[in-house]
Amino acid sequence: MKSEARSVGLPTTDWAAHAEQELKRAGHRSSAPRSAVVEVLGRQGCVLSAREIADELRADGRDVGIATVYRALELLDELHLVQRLDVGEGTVRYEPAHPSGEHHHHLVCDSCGRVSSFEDRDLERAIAHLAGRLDYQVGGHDVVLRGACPACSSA
Amino acid sequence: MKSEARSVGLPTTDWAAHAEQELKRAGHRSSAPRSAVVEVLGRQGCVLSAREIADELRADGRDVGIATVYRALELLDELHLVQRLDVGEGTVRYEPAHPSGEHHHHLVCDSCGRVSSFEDRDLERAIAHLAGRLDYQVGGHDVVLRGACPACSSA
DNA sequence: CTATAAGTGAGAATCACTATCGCTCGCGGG
DNA sequence: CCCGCGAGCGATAGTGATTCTCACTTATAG
Ligand SMILES: [Mn+2]
Ligand SMILES: [Mn+2]
Ligand SMILES: [Zn+2]
Ligand SMILES: [Zn+2]
Repeated sequence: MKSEARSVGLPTTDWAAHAEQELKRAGHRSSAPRSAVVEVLGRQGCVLSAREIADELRADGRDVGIATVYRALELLDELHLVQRLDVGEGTVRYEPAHPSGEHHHHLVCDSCGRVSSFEDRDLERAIAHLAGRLDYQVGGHDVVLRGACPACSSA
Repeated sequence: MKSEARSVGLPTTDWAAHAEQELKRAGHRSSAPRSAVVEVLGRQGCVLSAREIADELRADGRDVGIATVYRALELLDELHLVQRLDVGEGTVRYEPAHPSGEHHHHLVCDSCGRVSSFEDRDLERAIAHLAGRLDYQVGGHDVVLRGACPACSSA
């Protein structure tokens, strides 16, 4: 453990390396386009759509076909390396899923659509407890709070 | 106030009447197609997609244009008479939202896609508490648990 | 180095949903 | 009860995200 100079938070930078490793472990070839998608996801840390990733890459001079972006995201999702978030505005978004299980949930503003995030240990505990009591093999969960963001509610 | 003969539970049957009332209160005309949509939603009680509603009506001999179904759902959503649920499979689903605030959340099976539901007071309490602490005007929430349903996990 | 199949990407196809627009009809005023 | 008008309807065209196709490229096992 050397350069863990980051503060308390999430190992954002390491996620990309972890993802590449898992892709290889799962028997997938390495390719520049897919790696570029992984890199952009890792840099951002929170939700990004396929189009946003493609645009980011284009701005970077590394054009990647949109179909390839979708395929990379689908694969990453299958390997549980990303978390899908669908807030119902027609476009799905993805963010890195850390192997530690560390994660956050989202707040969506009903007026401006902006997405922010929060973490809450009590909420996680309630979900874990609940999941244990259900007749269901619970593997994951999504929580989305909706309302008005500070900017919109003060307006 | 006369026939409020409901028991403790969810006023599933009454919801349709309540919705009609709210629609009128909000200044909307009454029409057979829209009422038919409301009636189907009220009969079902849990999540239905626009297509499912249209199919149900067609089977019933009461054809309603798909555009009308979407419009009715949009309106009901604006009036907070239905709850939208988007589990990310490309189609949005709706279910009656009871004025009491009584509600449930959903379990989605990753293999068969089936949707079931649960209620949990502790979870609601955790969310309420959390919402109070956030710098955000929280108006609602969605919780989706994902995993394998009993049928799929035993297979 | 080569053969082979994974991966890519341009473009077509899907599919849920929205916008259009001429027609219908609920309903308030007379 | 009758009218007129705008809310509501529905067939259909349009939109935008995502998926499919297929010929081409390239990582990589042997
Ligand atoms: Mn959580
Ligand atoms: Mn709840
Ligand atoms: Zn906002
Ligand atoms: Zn199942």
